[in-house]
Amino acid sequence: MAGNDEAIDVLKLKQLSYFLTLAEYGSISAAANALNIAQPSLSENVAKLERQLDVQLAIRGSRGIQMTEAGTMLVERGRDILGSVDQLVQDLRLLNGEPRGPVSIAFPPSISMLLSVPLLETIQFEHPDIRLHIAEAMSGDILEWLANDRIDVGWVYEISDSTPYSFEPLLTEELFLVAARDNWDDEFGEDGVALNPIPATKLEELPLVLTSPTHGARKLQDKYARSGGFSLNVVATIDALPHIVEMVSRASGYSILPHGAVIREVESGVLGLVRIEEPTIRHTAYMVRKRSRPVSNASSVVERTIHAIIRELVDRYGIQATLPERE
Amino acid sequence: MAGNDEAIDVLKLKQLSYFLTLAEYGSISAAANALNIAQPSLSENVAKLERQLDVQLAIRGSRGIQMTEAGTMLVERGRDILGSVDQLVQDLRLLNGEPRGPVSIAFPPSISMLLSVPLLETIQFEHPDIRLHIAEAMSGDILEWLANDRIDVGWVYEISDSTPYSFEPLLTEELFLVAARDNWDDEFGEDGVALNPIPATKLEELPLVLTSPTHGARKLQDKYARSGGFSLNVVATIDALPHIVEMVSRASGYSILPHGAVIREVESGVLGLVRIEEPTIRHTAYMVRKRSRPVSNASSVVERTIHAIIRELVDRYGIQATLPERE
DNA sequence: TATTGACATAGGAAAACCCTATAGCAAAAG
DNA sequence: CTTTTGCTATAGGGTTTTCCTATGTCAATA
Repeated sequence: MAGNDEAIDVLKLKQLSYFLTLAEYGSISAAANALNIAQPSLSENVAKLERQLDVQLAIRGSRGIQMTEAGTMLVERGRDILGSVDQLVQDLRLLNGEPRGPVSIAFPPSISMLLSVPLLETIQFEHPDIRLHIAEAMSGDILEWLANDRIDVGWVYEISDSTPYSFEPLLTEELFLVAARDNWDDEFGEDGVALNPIPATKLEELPLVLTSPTHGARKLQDKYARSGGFSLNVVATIDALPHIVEMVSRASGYSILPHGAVIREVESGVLGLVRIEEPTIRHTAYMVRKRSRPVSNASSVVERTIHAIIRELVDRYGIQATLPERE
Repeated sequence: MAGNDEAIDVLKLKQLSYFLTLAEYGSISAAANALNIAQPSLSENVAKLERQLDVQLAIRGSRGIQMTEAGTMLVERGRDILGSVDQLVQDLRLLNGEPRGPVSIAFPPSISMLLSVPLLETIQFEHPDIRLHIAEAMSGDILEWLANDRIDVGWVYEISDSTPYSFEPLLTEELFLVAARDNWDDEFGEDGVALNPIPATKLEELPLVLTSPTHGARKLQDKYARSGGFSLNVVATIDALPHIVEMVSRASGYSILPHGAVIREVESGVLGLVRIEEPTIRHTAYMVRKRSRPVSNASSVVERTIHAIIRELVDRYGIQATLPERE
């Protein structure tokens, strides 16, 4: 470490660049002129470089300078170093252009339902150079994929052992009781929500079709039931959202889902939402990245696009969700 | 040029080094602590780097930072660059040690006569790691060897087209008429010089043994004769100093030489020197290097050693020569 | 001998750098 | 749900570095 720390103080790129010019012009005055600096500056610069390196680099005579062995070595290897730096800077600048390249992401089903199509369409239209791959899975699987570097970003409802990950909340959704409209004795408003909410304990009486307890959403539901002092009457567990939706539509049961998961069915009037109170159930989706995996510009763009889409869904379609303040 | 000039302002080694530490510690505070600088300094530094490169390098969160793609590229390639710089500085420092390696030099015969043996002995004793190779040739050949990079340094009596060479005067010698003592009608002093000088025109009467006109010394002699309005009575030309000395010693003629060329014979009493006046003839030996050839530390040492030896010869043995002021 | 061309030195102005203090903000803890 | 903690950003000021102009010195040349 000491060596390294010392080197950067002892040989600055500017000094090196000055010295290369000096080698090229063979005289301090001429080089200073070419560099648009005053001759004494360059003179002092070279002297300082020699002091720091503890080596004579050039022999000053009354007709310009002559390189020493050390000076020649500095010039030849210094040229390579400056070339590398230059190339690196250029390459870094290139990363700033149109976002491009592959981005792999994964959603839990309820979010995928909401986002996948508009996201793919938006990205394809606005950033055609991004190749977006979307996968759908439960939170646990998504975390595993993140760990294995199979995806760049994931969205999940729960996260454990957060150390190797960076994450931030995406949106908080309220969970509703979902019912076929003709299987529920209440009026539904414009937004598809029943006029009268039910207390959480009422859930005990209803036959529920939920996911298996391996899903994050189900874990949350169980936890709320426990803390509310009642139990859930689960008549079926299905780990595929469309099937749950179908079961509920056929009036074969009820489910507990966020608005986004059944947005189309609510809009078409097949299903209705019933607000649950005492307590209201909410869950939060988080965006998760593996800390050790660099964030590509393209994946940042995808992330921002998702935020925009969510905002739009909330604003335009009245999705019952809240999202944190954004830039 | 613009790219290069820009790069060195945009990515300084210190910034790069800071950023590598940041990547290692994963948090600005921790890295700043490790670097023994204040957190705001590092914060500002990274921000400045991003501004200059026009690329986001790290995403700041409330639990440290996460690298972007650009940041990762900067770290990986920056590590190599810093390694090269470090290695270069180390290698340059090594050049500062005991001078070592091969040094090839060449003298004209009269100087070689004077210097070769003491120089070899001194170098061998004081700098055993220098491998000194001495060649002996006429000025013209020495210049050609310099041009062909066959030697590091040469000493010559004349130089034409000085542009590609750097040179400096070594010593100015007075040229004497050299005679066998018993072939000259005068007394000789302690220093081997005849008590009575002769005017230059007297040379017309004497049978001279000189070098051929290809030698720098001979050219000088001819030039002096011409400018003095007399001609030289050259009875023999020999391009080997020992043979000239032998001819003179045998009283087969006279020659015109510097003291150094016949120092041993003068000391032993075989030959004597006669000072020439109106005008006195002098010539100057120059050290010459090819400008494009780097000066090794070892060759500088050899050069300094030669200066020291000459000084000693002048001081101790009364060589008739003057030399420029030195450090 | 005087002049020219080249590098070195001196002193001061401008810029860069780093520090302390403070604010903002999000995650964690009570 | 509020408080605390941990991390980064901003502001202002002092110190060091950098660069400039003016001047000195020295050697090569005319």
